[in-house]
Amino acid sequence: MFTHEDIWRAIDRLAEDKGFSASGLARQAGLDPTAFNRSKRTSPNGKPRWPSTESLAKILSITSCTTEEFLLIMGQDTPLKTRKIPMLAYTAVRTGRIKADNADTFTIAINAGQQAFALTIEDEKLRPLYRMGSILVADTGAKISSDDRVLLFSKKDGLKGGIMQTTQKRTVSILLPDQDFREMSFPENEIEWIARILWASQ
Amino acid sequence: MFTHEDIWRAIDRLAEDKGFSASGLARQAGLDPTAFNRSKRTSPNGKPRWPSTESLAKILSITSCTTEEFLLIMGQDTPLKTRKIPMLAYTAVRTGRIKADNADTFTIAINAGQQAFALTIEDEKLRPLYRMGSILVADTGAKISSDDRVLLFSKKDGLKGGIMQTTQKRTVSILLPDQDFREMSFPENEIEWIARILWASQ
DNA sequence: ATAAAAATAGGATTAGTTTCCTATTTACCT
DNA sequence: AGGTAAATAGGAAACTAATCCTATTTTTAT
Repeated sequence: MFTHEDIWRAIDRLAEDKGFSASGLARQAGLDPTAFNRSKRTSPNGKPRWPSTESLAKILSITSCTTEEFLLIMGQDTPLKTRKIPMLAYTAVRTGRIKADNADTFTIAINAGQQAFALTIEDEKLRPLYRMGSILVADTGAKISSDDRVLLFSKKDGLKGGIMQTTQKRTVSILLPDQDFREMSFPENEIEWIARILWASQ
Repeated sequence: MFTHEDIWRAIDRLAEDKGFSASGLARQAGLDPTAFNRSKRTSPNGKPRWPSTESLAKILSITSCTTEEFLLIMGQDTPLKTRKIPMLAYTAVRTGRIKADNADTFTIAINAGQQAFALTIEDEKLRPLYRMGSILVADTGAKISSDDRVLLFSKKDGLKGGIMQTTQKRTVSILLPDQDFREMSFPENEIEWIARILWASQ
């Protein structure tokens, strides 16, 4: 929850961040320039004045500040870490398509890069690591090391998933879970994309 | 930024989550029971009514709802809750201890029961399903079906993890990942606890 | 250094939210 | 089915935030 001071602090910080005084911020938002005067934050009888939600909405709107950012400015201890990533159709991913246009979203609470996506497995090709129905969170922008679990799309072989092996000069090798973890190599120039799997539902 | 509707929606959801009507929530917060009446959310001339920040602070306080949670409720059609669960020491879990006293916490954004906990794997006994360093989110209160991934503690055999098989009358059988997924059975009366693995980091 | 603009303090007025009150409807319990 | 409690609608009164206005102080630009 928040206090009266929290809100006023956030207003002051937002104004400062945007290069305004509190007075200037109010003016920008179409409010009276005296609206956020320090002198008016407590009434003559000592009771705190709470700025209205409508006024807050107005300043957030004109500064293009999200509510989340406003909370962060407000001084909350734990920054909000949830995020929406695209939930891609498995049928698309299986044929190599990982563009997120018009995708559903999936909310995560982990650190993931801008190229993170989620998908729901619809076959048993990744068993025993992942079963049908499992949700994977993967990121094509993530750094990949040996022993990481990855999805990759090869022009020649299609979608593959498994455990990364040490990469040779121009090939990528992974252990395939559905083939007793035997190693398979892919020439680099056949690989359209490779994504590290960050989390998996069970 | 937020809209008038967003706020009212959040108030309604918060009330519902806590088992109150909007009227009941207002009453709990020391406000008038009519404060959040639907009939009063738009004025007779059609202008939206914005609930005051003071009223909001009161309901957040009485419900112990964080601003973060309120934001989540506000911004989404389906409420998503982050939650902290105990992060247990692997050394404790390995010897069967899953009491959460004084444990560190781990924030999740998934549905999990009250008995959910997290742990970080510190050996290779669950390979290839899970490797050292992976975080597992598991729940001793979760319903378990065949093919689910589980952790169990047997008095005789200690901590085991693997894939649930069809349960026989008084035994529990799982496939052990570190033994080529061979099946191992445990008499029920030897099992102290069994937790379904919900999510795993990779 | 000077003038103009912006910011700030403070009082009065206006507008909007909350509270109080009453009546009706709905939900719950026996 | 009936009675009670809770929820909801709606109007009036009370309270409080926003706006308007004026004066003073501070900042900015030349």
